[in-house]
Amino acid sequence: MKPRILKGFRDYLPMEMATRERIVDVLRDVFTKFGYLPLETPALEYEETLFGELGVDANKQIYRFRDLENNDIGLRFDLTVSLARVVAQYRNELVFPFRRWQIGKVWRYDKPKKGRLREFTQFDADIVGIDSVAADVEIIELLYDSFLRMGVEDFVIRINNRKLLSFLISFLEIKDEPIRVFRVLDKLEKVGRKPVKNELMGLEKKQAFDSAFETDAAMTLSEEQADLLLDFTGIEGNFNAVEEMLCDYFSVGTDCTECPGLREVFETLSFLRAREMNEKHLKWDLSLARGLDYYTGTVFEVILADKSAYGSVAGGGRYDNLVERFSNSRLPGVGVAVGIDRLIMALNSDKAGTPEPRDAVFIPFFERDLVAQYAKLAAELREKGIVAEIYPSCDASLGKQLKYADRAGFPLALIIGGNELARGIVNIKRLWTDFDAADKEIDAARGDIMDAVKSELFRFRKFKDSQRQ
RNA sequence: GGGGAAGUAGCUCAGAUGGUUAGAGCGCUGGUCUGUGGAACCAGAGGUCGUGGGUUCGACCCCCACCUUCCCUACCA
Repeated sequence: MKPRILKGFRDYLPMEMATRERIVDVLRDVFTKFGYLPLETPALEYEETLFGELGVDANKQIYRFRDLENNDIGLRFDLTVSLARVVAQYRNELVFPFRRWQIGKVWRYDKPKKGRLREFTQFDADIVGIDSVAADVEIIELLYDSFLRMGVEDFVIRINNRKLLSFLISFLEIKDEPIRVFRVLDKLEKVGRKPVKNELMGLEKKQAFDSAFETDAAMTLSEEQADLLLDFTGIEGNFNAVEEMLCDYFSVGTDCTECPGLREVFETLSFLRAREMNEKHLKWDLSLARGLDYYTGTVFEVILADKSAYGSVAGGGRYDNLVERFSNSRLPGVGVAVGIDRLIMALNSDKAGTPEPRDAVFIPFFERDLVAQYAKLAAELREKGIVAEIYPSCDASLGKQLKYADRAGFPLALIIGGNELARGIVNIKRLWTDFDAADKEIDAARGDIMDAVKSELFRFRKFKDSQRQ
C-alpha cells in the first residue's frame, strides 16, 4: 500500500515542531499572564450545535457524518462555537467575566491551497460576559504582545467595527443587504476603487456571488451613495487622524450619543491610545468587515505585511449574540483565533530537511564493557535537566555513531573509551563547529563534566543565537 | 465555488519530430576507515514515467477521462 495523507491535512515531522512549539509557548504564556484560563472541549459536536451563526458559506464547510446511533455529528469548525456551548452549559459554575484560551485542531471542508488546510490548529482566546470595548482592546493588546514576543517584524493588526459600518449604511440610506456591502468593501485594498464602485452600483456583475447569497442580483447604490461610501472607507491614518476625520464626516464630536457604533469606535480609540502600543503595527481600517456572520461589533485581523498572500494569520471580533442560541442569559463576548499552521507557513520557518540543533548531548556506545559508565553519565546529565542520548547499539563504529549524532543535530558528543576511562576524563567533541575549527575537542575531568557540559551548551546557544540574525 | 498550468527516483529536474534495456545532480545505504561526524573516491539500492482507457507495428512523448499538485480569483486561520 502506498502511504497517503488526506488532501489538506499534513504531518509535522520532529524538525518542524520546534518553531511550532515556540509560537504556542509564547501565546500560552502571554495569555496566561493576563489571567486567561485553559479549556478543552471535544473535537466532535452535535451538528445542531455547530450550525447557524457562521454564515451560509461556513456552514457548508463543516465536516459531518452520522454515527452508529444515528446522531448527526460534525467536526468543530472553530473553537468559538464550542466555547459558547460551554459557557451556556456551565453558566452557573463559571465566574464572569470569563477569560479562557484554548488550542486545538479544527476542520473545514474547503479547497486547500498554500496557507490553507482542511485540518489546522487554532489558538483561541475569548472574554465572555462583558460588553465594554475595554475587553476588545485587551484582546488586541494581547495579540500585539504575542506577535512582538514571537519576534514577528511586519505584523499589522487591522481594526474596525461592524456597528459603524451598519450605521453608515443606514446613514447613507443604502437599501442593499449590509453584509453584502461589507464584503464588497472588504476587497477594496486588493482590487482598487473603480471596480468596487462599479460593483456597488450594479454596473459590473461579479460572478463571484455564488454561494453566499440566495440572490446574485446586481447591487443598487446610486453614484452619490457609492462615492460617499468610498470616501468614508478612504479615511485612514493614525488614531488621532481617524478620529478627527470621523467627526468631520458625520459632523459630530467624540462625545456624540446619537450613534452607539460611532461612540463605541471613539471609546475603542481612546482605550487603544492608552496602551502605548506602537501604531505602526495597528491600523484602523474602515474597509475591514470579516466574513463570519456572528460578529456584531469590533472586528480585527492580523496580517503579515510582506506575506499578505497568505491572508490573515489571526482574526477575531465581538459577538454579542452567540451564547443566546444556547441560553436565555445574555453573555456577550469578544475573542480571537490565531491560525498556528498558517502563521508558521507565512513565516516560512518550517523548513524541512535539517533538524533544528538541540540542547542535547550524545554519548556513543563505544565499548561494550563500558555500558555502565555511559548509563551513569547519562543519568547524571538528565538529573541536571540536560537531554542525553546513548547510541542504542555497540555494533556500529564510532565514526558511524558520530555521523548519526551530527545528522540528528546534537551539538556535543561525550566520548569515553578505554583511554579516557584510564585517565579519568571525558572527551568532549564539538559537533556544531566548522570542520577545521581549532579546538574541535577538549578533555574534561570526569568529576568536572557537568560544569563543562553546561558551559559548552551555553557556548553553543550563543553561537546559535548569533546565527539567527 | 470560478479560471489557468503541470505531473518522470526520497528531492530538483533532463529525456529532438513517437523507435530496443528511461538518465543526471543532490539525498540514501555500504565500502576505502572496527578510536572519531561533515570532505574525497568507489560501489549499490531505489521507477508499473500520476491512474485508467484510446490511436499506433511500437507511447514517458499524441488523444480522452479521472486523480493529484501549484498559480490567479472568491473566502477563511
